[in-house]
Amino acid sequence: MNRTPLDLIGLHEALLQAYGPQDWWPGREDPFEVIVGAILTQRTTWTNVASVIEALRSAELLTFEAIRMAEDRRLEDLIRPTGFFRAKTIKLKAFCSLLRADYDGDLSRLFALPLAELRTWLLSVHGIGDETADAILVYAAGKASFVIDAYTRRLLTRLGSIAGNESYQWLQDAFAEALPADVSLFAEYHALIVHHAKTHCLSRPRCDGCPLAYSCDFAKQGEESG
DNA sequence: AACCAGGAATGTA
DNA sequence: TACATTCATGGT
Repeated sequence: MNRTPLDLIGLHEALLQAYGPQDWWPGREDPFEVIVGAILTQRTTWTNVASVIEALRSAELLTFEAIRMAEDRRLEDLIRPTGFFRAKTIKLKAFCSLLRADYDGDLSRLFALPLAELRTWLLSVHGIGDETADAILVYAAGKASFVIDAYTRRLLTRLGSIAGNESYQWLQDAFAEALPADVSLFAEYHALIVHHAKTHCLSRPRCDGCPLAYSCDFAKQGEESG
């Protein structure tokens, strides 16, 4: 099948035209809160995470020291609505413990690292993989590291621009080469992709009035295998 | 009532 | 490297 060219600049323009600026990630003022949210939102809806964040705030558990010292059971009960609550308790504590061990709990010292080293450090934390690391880099640390998620892959696949089985690195490199390394741009672009996915057809078999120039009439099966 | 949600770790071949 | 399994609640 012939593929439409991978025009990542044009795609951003189309999304921005359709939806406008997103000003994403509520609570971005507090980097630590963003990190907690990034871990909790793994494979879960943001609405569940948002309520849990408020519960943690009320419990005064939105600092690395408080989470590090908290009883597992207490933390588990508070974050239960986000699912995988035992695993996520371990993940949150792993981050807080390593942050204290390596940087005395000082996020600004951690964020002072060059992008590549900071990303490597994040990936060394149990529970932080590629996507969570990049979300933290963009929305908490202010570094231009493009977030690739399932929506991004699905959208480009449906546009017919990629096969769908490309590696995370390959996709991230494609964005990095096509776009200027601008944090705000990366933050907005990823937000637009997620917004498009949630309001249109990336989570449905088809939809009407899709603002993007591709047909929403497709079969769910076979889309990922090119 | 199956199916999915702003993934990652672990184990197997 | 590539694929399967586990983790688990809440909304549709």
